[in-house]
Amino acid sequence: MKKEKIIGLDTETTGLDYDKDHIVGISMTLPKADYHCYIPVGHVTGEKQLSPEYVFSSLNKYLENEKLGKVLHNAKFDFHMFYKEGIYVKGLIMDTIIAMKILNENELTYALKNLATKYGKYFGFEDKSMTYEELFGKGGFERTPFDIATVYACKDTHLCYRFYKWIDTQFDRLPKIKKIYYEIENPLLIVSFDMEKNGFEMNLDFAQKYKRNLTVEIIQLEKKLYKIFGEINLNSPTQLGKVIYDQMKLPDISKTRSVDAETIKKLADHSSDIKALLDYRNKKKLLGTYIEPLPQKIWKRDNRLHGNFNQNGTKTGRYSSNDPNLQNIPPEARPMFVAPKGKVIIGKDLSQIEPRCLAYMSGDEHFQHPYLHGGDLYSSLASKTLKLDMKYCLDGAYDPTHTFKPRKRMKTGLLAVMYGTSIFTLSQQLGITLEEAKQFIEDFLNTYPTARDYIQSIKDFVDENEYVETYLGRKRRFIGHKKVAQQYKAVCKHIIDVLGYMPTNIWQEKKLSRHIKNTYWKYAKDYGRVTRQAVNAVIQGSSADYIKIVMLRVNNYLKILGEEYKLLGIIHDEILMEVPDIVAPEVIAELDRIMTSIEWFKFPIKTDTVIMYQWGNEINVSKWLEDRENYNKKRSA
DNA sequence: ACCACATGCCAC
DNA sequence: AAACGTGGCATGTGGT
Ligand SMILES: Nc1nc2c(ncn2[C@H]2C[C@H](O)[C@@H](COP(=O)(O)OP(=O)(O)OP(=O)(O)O)O2)c(=O)[nH]1
Ligand SMILES: [Mn+2]
Repeated sequence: MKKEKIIGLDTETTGLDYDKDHIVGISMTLPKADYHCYIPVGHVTGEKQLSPEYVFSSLNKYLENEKLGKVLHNAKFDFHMFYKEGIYVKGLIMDTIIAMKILNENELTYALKNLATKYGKYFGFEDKSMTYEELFGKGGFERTPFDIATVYACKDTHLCYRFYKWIDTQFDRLPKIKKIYYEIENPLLIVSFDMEKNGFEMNLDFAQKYKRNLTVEIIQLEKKLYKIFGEINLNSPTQLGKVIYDQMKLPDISKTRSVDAETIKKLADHSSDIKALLDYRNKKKLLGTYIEPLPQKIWKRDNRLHGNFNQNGTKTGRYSSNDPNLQNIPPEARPMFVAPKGKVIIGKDLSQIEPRCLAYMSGDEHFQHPYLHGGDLYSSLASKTLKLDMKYCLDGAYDPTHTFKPRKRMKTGLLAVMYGTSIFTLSQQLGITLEEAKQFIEDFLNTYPTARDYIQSIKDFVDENEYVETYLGRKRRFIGHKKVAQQYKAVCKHIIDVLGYMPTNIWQEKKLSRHIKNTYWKYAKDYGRVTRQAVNAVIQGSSADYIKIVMLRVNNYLKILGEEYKLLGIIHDEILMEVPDIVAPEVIAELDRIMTSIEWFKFPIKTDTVIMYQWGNEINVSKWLEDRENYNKKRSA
């Protein structure tokens, strides 16, 4: 081991649960020695094995040695399993899953064996033998005899190492991708691991009481709804559809017998029956998806809730989160998440990040104007378009009738327009007429002509190249799009040849045959979708580039401050941290500096910073700093 | 027990 | 006729 620079590393475990399962064996590939070994520590085959204590304490100095490089396939998993044995693995050189996702985000599977079968011919891997899983199924590795276990475990690390070497050579043709991998994604894996291992403290008392209340309310609503809709399964759209469309004979405005909230709201506008059904759905969702299941996921080991943060969970470069998803907790469920005694949660959210990003990347001076002057485009557009006084359009404010939040509504509207929405969707979303929606889109494109041209240039690029790039060169590929674009443009040209112009509404043109209309729609559908995805990928992906750099720097900074400063989560453009409630104002200022000064983003960035004893209960950071003793005292009471 | 798919809905 | 984007989870339905 002392002679090796980089080793292949893998663990075999009793299962996939970080809390319940544990390591039963460790495999390593030592390339210089051409030595591949498997060290069983928890097999139950009766064969003689070293004690886990001995093995882990002996390996500790190698695994925690930054200088000894490690290559793994799905490193975060093994890091969790080692961590529960007291080992914090250092020296990650490559996670071959993450690297592959950067190289090609469109693989059907990222299982090592499958990738090796597909790309193995390029690096001399032609093993056609079955994997352990294929032969014996998932799990049960602890019951496998040493000789068989050794063969399969060692094959994996050896393959992973050779795959790493191949990927590294591929990187040399792709300098931007290489930089993204080694300067962002690879170090970021440690940040993801840190977040996952940190987890959240939960207020079980709150959860229990909330659960009791919701359960009672749901039972009462069920009783009421059974009288209205009959003794059907209220959760079944099919059964509900039969009642609404066949028995009650309400008009099928969706044309698909949809019973979703938006449709049935229109069906019976102020009907208390519909209100009761929606109320039921709301509470059922809240209870069934958040309040009830989340507390059950708390680890026995540390009494905290841990979810996965998947750093390449999306095709655009954003994170995703699962098991449980910590990126879609609704306001009502947030107070379950709390800061421990003596600590606070800091939330820092980037302001208007994607419009800002589009303004910057397009170079549109008019679009840039509000951001150069500290303005809020969502608020000002809300005020103008919805004809409301500014005080109703500030962040968090309600409209005069107290039924919606104008800024939030306009946020969705503006983003939808940026990403190519139709006047139909926009008028629905904003609650304005089709004419007003049409005007809004035209105003956007005419007020920001350089942004309009930039959006068009992204579409032209993807039509030609079948991929787009973020600011830092992260790619999203659209295989097969060039052909679709050509066919789409050919149909458009044909229509222009027939009519002499391109109609805004194809379907109303009497001169066009049914066949042409259908052909048009076949290609227009794909073409429109891909070009919208392409524009979105550039902006959403560049925002992801930005926040990922922020995360690297914030996590480094928090580590310097000490164990009590933890990164808890990333919600796309918002970072959640847990820090002592005596945190220095200078630290808060430094966090802001880090988050707003990424060198390549040569444009103003603004953040919204809040202090919380329970998530969702937000205290303005300046107010908190002025009066923190009182806040802290009140909290502990 | 599991799977695949559709529907609906939560977040950014 | 119907075209903002990126995700994950619960539930029903039909199937093994
Ligand atoms: N295409 C699209 N993107 C969305 C939508 N909602 C959120 N996003 C993306 C774009 C946002 O800039 C980004 C961050 O979400 P936020 O809720 O933090 O909004 P934003 O930062 O724009 O405004 P803010 O000043 O934080 O209120 O996520 C949406 O409905 N459609
Ligand atoms: Mn934001």
